[in-house]
Amino acid sequence: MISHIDLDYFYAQCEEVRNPDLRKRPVVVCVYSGRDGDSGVVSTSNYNARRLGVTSGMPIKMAKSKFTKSEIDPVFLPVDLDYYRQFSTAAMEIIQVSCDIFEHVGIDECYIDISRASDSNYMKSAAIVNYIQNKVYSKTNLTCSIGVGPNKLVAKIASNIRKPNAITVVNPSDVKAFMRRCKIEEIPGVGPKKKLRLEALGIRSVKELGEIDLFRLKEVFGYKIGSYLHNAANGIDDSPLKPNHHNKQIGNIVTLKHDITNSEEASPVLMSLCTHVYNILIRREQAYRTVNLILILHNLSQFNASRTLKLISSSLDKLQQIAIELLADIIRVHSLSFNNIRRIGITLSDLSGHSGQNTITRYFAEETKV
DNA sequence: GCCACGCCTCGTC
DNA sequence: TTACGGACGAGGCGTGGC
Repeated sequence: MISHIDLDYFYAQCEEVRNPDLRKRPVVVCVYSGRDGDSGVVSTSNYNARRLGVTSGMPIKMAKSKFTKSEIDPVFLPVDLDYYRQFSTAAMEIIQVSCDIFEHVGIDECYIDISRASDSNYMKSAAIVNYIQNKVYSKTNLTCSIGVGPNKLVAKIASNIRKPNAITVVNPSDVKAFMRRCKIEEIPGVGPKKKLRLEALGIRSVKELGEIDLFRLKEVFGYKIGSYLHNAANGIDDSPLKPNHHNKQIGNIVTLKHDITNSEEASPVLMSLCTHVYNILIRREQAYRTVNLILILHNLSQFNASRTLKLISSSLDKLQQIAIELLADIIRVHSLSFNNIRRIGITLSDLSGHSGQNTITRYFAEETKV
């Protein structure tokens, strides 16, 4: 029996705890790009803001326009990740001691296995998660929404079905009916693009998704996603909880103050991105093997290029050199000019240094041998 | 024909 | 009318070795 715990409207709720006077007002937490005053997007908002149509990912200017005809005085705040992380750590520590297996997913959510604590009794499970919910609130002043189900998929959808500060328990015997009531986009992994592709197949409901020929789904979405979608429509999911989660990537993407117009302007930005991710890499005692460069142009079109090394590396020089080569690759392959580059990002992956893998020390020993 | 790998796109929060 | 971040994970697809 799995439970999914989601801290409600997390960033905005942290801001409400910091300043309780905000609770009555719409609170919109934003990522400001620094381009001009209101360039950027909404990260999270509280329910007062959501009721007026503010959603995550919405441009800040659009969010502000939602209040122009209203008497209500909204609060727009920049994200303060370090502050939110303290709440996340505190809440996760409380949850972790209440269960056997714990999987931390992102800053504001986690899965726990409560089979043993509840003796696999669904009536009992509600009392257990209610206890956790109260304990998190008493220690952090944060509310959370909790779903319980026979697997991660159902638990996650359940935690999202009623919010905030709610508990939704789905008994195994109710899973099929529960899934049939869901919207297709409530299935994790189904975003706007997959929704459109499903609609093109004539699938608009979870019921229709569950009934379509599995081979057709695999043909269109590939083996794994096809199987996943088919199972998900029927509430089937056998993915295990993954404790000891380690980051698999280290990335940094920035929006430039002004669109770049030539390669000379791109170079210092790239160097700075490389240094940033490199510092994190070294702090985590890791090394990289793959470097990915992402370019986003003024019209928001996106281009990627990546390179995987024969050997893992911990060299900043090599990273910077690859970044410059990847930038040149993208420009050449897509026949772009340096005009209109709005955002640039670097991501390191194929990281080593976790337990069971090469440590950076061992890597240095290996590299000197070569 | 299978598999591993490298590259890229799509998804979530 | 328009507006537009950042960090991360998963998996599809093409390719090349066997």
